[in-house]
Amino acid sequence: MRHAAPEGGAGRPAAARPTSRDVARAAGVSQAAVSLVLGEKWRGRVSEATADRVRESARTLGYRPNLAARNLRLGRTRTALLVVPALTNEFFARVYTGAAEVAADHGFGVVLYPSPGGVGPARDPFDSARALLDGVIASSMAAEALAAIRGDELPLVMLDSDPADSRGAALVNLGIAEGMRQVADHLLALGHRRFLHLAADIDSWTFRVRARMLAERLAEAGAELRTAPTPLSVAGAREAAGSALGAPGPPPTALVCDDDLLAAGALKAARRLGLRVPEDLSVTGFDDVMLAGALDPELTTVHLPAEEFGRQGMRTLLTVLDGERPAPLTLPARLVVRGSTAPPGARGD
Amino acid sequence: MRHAAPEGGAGRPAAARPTSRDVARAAGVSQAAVSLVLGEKWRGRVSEATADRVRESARTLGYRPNLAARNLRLGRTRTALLVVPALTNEFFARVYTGAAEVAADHGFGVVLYPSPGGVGPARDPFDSARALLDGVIASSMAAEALAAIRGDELPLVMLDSDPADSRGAALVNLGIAEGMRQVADHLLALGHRRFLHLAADIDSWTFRVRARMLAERLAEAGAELRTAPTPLSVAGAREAAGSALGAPGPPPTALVCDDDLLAAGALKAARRLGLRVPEDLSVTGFDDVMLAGALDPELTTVHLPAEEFGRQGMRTLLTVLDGERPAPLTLPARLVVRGSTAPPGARGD
DNA sequence: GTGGCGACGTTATACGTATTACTGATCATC
DNA sequence: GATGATCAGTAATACGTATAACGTCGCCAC
Repeated sequence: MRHAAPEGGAGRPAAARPTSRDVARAAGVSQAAVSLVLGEKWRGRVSEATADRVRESARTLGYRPNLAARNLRLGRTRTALLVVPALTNEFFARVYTGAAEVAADHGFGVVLYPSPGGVGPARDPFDSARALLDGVIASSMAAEALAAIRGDELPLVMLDSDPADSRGAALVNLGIAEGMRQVADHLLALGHRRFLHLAADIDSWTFRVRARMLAERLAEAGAELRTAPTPLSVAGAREAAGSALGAPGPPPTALVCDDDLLAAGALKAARRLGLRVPEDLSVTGFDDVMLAGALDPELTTVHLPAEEFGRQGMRTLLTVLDGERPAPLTLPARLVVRGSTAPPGARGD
Repeated sequence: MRHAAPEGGAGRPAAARPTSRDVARAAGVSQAAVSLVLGEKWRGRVSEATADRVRESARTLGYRPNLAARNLRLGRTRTALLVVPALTNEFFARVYTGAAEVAADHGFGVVLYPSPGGVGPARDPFDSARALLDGVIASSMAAEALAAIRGDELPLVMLDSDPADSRGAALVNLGIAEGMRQVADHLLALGHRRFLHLAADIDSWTFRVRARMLAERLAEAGAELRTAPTPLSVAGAREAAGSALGAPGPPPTALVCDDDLLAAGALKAARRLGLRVPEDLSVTGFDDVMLAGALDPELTTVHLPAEEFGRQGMRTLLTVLDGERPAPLTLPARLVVRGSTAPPGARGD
């Protein structure tokens, strides 16, 4: 038996959010009718006139459907999770922006993980958020979260990841290998023979691909390659580049960096050593973030279509949610030649 | 009357998410008991032994509460909205990171607005998200959204905003004025007398404060000040700085920029004009983002505690949600002197 | 023995929505 | 004028949770 009805009409709170029932009352119809009309499911079930009355009432009352109730009823939330290493990395901020744009076009929201920096041992924000997700888009640099996700069998789109790891997940990739090939060919064409690779010390597919392609291409051309691992920061790169450039033996004439940030550090190291860029040393970056254009000289770098990458990731997730199986996709990366590369100059061997 | 029960036990889907009722069944208690135990509300209402049994069942079943149901029941969502102009601006990415960190500590999530770039006329993602928010943190540079928010009477924390505009909203500010004062004093102490202000052409409180404080301080010191408005981008700043520096009359010896991005553009413009920084021209930035340390010379700039700003914003919102009225707060900004400023040199008057 | 009181739970809701099954009409058709 | 068929809508759920209100048992005091 139901609880007794509250005292009729008394004590009604001043301005509580109106519900669909309030709209129904105002329009003189049932709550079901309101739901049908506002849900655009009334083709032959409600008259045009009544539908108009309902819409009118909804508007004047300022009705907003309660999403919690809707989510509960429908069992979906129109919310996707984007897993990225760090939002302070402009590249990922742009991926987010693209994903969120497409999401909004389809009434979806995008929520980020991790919120703080890394998967905390104590609390796991993803853990609690998981309950209200429809799907996940995960970058390869956040492999840690994948196990948990797979356990839940959530629809998953992987970004820039090893196809061998995808285990049935949808895939959107960037032409990283092709980009690095263009870097190598560009520098080789300029006449460089001694290379240094400033390599991010992160164990991630995307960086392994860069290293492999560079090594392969330079080996084919018979050029010399040394590698200096470095943390993914300007300061770390400056230090790593500084000691690598100061090492004994004939100095490299071209410095290939895994990321624009690293190239920025390399530029500083070069200047400290009295090397002019590009006359004495050519430097290349990767990603083509704002920084690449802010430096002097501007960086020759590989442009990655970050926003489009995010957009495509979200589109792919939507496809998966529609029950289709999207074909793997690769967005093109292309070399952008600017001022930080030139033929090996006076100082060259 | 209720619908007939579904055919007993048949057709049970393979691995549907377990509910609190499933846990209850497994532990041999009622659903209410599960809710009490897992909600830590069982002080004197459930025996220790039973509570253990419940927790055990929940664990083995891998139970996760359905957040949609919880949100519906409780009428809150533990979700806050952060309104920022653009996440690709590192400063705001860091504000987000800080806010999300504190939020996670309290079981809150943070969702961003705008998802795409700006408030679209057709669709308004905020509009739909509004229904499931507990509160809002809004930066001053996103004033457009405020009207909508105030209409809903959502708890609101304003970041870096004019106290006169706050109309009862809680406030967290940065010591922008103090930061700019330090810039002016630093350059005056170095001996500069002719200033150029590269000013963001955005009508926002934070930039008005900068302009006012700089003008005030320089006027007090009897120094000369010109202002060049510029779009908030490296390229825009390079152009604006280029023409301002090339203008007739005695050239400025100090260039004060509203943002590190603008300073980056200024550095490029200066180099193009053959001006050495800092010998011929001192340049200052604002924000102290990664870029400031990546440039050469490194920027003298005003450090803003971005993450702490976000953290404090979230803490303040939590306070408001607790029904308290937090005192307005101002986080300190401080000048960081690096390599882009020096006494006016050979070229000085 | 009965009234009372902790301790330990359970029963019965309500939250606001979307949707399925139903109900009266009205209308055309034979 | 009975028979469907179509239209226009309504009644009654269920989604999964949190919690207020209600037992029930054992035990003690009087």
